[in-house]
Amino acid sequence: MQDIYIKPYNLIILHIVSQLLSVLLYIFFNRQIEMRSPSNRDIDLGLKKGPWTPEEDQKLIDYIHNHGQCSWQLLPKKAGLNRCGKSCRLRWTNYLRPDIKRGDFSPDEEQTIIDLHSVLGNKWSMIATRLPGRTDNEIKNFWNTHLRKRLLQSGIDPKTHKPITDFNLLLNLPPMLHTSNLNNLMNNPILENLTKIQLLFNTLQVLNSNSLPTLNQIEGHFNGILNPLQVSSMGRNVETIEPFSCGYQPIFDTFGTIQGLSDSENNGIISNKSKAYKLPALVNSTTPEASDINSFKAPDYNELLSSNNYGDIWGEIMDDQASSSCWKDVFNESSFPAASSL
DNA sequence: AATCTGGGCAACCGCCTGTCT
DNA sequence: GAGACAGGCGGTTGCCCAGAT
Repeated sequence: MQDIYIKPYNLIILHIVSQLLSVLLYIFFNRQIEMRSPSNRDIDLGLKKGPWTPEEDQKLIDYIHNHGQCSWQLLPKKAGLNRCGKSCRLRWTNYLRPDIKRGDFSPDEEQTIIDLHSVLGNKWSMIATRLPGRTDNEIKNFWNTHLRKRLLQSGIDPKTHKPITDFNLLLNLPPMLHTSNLNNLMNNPILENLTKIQLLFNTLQVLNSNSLPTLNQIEGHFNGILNPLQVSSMGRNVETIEPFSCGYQPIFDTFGTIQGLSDSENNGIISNKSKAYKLPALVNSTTPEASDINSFKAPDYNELLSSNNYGDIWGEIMDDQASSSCWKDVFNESSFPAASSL
């Protein structure tokens, strides 16, 4: 039997190669782990995900205090953390960093965010550079949960920072409509067109009766025409209230054009916390079934209301294809002159 | 008191971009 | 120029909690 003999220098080379291989494998293995986001495989490998414990936070803080921010991919192992490098970086930059400012946003900060967002859009990291101590994640969350809604309630489109031009968006405003926002709403071009249509409607009344319509006459017409108001409480228990019977009365000028919404009961607040007031939609007063009320939506009036002059509006209103237009029915069913005679 | 619902927010996910080799 | 890597970014998810029912 022949003995296997390996020369000493071959053993040395073998040792060096094996050491190099193990180092390369170590580096490769760690990079593969920390490059990726946490996944099922990471859980299989014992890498934790989910909320950080105070102990983990302390380990991360201690390590960075003692060693500074080195490579995130190597940090978890060195710091004794069962996390991926990415998770550590996010935890540090979004929460543990000592220069992070906690607490509510100041009015100045809010205004800065709104101003910058109008210029930069959803570039949260760029916005964050202008707000020391605030992270992009924090600003993004604050925008999505507070500022965006506030702009909507003011009749401002949070994407364009201009008055809302999407009529359906306008009709689906969130609750808490406040009189302080009414000016914005009433200056909205969509509502301008709405009032133009109303003006046209009332002009026809004048043509028909040779006299200005009384407020009662207008209300009489609108009660049969307008969609019932849908009043909800925290998005639940939607109830139907007929227009003009909910305590919040539209204010008409002498031509019957809606100028605003009056409220004598709630100290200027159009809707209290549990009530949502929706501007009446120009649709037939077909009250949806109770079971359908949540899914009930006004037709798309963007196109109809995008017209800028009475002629266009008139054309849309009287278009045979515009079957959803309530005005056609109004004129057909009322004693108003036929469209062809105008 | 129990349950339901929605808001707030930390954390995750996956894509993108800049840098290096 | 191409490919790989490291970190950044924005959108989304899921958990927790408070308030409503």
